[in-house]
Amino acid sequence: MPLPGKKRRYHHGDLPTALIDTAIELIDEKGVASFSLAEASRRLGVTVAAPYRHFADRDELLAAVAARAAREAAVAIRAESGTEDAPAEQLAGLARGYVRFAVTKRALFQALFGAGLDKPKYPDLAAAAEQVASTAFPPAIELCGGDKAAGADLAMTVGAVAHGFAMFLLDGEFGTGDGMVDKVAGQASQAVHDLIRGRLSR
Amino acid sequence: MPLPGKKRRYHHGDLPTALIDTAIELIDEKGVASFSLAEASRRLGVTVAAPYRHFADRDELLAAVAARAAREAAVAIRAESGTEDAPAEQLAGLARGYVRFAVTKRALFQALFGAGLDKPKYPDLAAAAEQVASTAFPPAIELCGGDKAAGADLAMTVGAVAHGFAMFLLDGEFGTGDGMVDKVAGQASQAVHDLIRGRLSR
DNA sequence: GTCTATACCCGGATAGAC
DNA sequence: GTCTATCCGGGTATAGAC
Repeated sequence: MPLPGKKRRYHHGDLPTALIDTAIELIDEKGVASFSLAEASRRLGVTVAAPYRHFADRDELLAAVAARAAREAAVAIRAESGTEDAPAEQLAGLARGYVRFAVTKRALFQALFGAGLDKPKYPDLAAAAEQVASTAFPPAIELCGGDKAAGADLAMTVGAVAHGFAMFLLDGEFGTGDGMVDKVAGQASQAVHDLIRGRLSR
Repeated sequence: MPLPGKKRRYHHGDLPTALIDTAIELIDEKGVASFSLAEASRRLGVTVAAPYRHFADRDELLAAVAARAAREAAVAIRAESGTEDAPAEQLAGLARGYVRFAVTKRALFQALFGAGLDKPKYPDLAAAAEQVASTAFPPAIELCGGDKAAGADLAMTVGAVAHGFAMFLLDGEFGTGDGMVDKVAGQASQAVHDLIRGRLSR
């Protein structure tokens, strides 16, 4: 019976999940680039051969991490955009949630965009990523008066804006103050508002 | 006397520059992550020890590549935004130029943003990056009626928008069609226009 | 300024025992 | 499902000769 508050290590119960958890820890500590199966194995107290029973190779484990990332991102984003009623507010909330997710779940975000994965190769990942994208489409299409092509264009634009702010923030381009995350998340949300207002008045 | 059209290899003339050129080739071929001094040395026909006379380590060479990237980016962006007269057009041109640069000079762009460099550690790089940023400020401040804080905010927003489109495009999120580059560059430029119009009508 | 040689460390991945 | 053992390849970085 594991003590509460004591981080539980691998108990020969579920190595795949333990590997994913450990991968996230390691990515948090040293970045995706230097993540290795060997180090994850060491930290879990299993040998380097063990992971290969569950994942074909390093990339397949990273893809599993990325898939979890996409699922969590979808949840986090919906939590910030789903409470809104107006479609413009939903898209602005999406951008805010996206930026916050990138920073608070740095490792997951890195697995999603910094691992150099060939996404089409991993169906689970592709499907999970689709869920994120699909959050943006309905409100975007609504704002475009039902025009699906224009809505898709707007949705991608909002995604790009959110992504740009998130990347700049992670990269330190905004500096590293304490309230910086909220400030930039607000900036992203404001940018989406401006963008929509400007677009509708074209 | 090197034949015209025949790519010149290293002639014991300028190893530092030759290393930078070769690094760019290699990054183009396999990405920054897998770039190594060893392979660059091999390709140039020098031993692995030679580069260490000129660069302290791998990161210092990558920083030199990144610094060149920033200088070239500043030139490329000015070429697309400097011909315009209206500040809004200048910022839209900047976004278009940024996206085009990211794709046409993929390796340089990767050195700038994908190498995980501690930018403050490399003064040349920081200075060159500053030049890029400084392109956006004057028109942004002008659009904000001289308000420097608001101008800085707008400039960063435009940069983030351009960056987001560029990253999504490189990542394949827009698909990989032939006219995709121009299409997305146009989308980025349009987004900046919309953003500015919306912002001014707040 | 470059080479030879080398020490060192690390990761990926597999075969075969248990 | 995990371990032991091992092979293989690769990169970083240095010392010392030329």
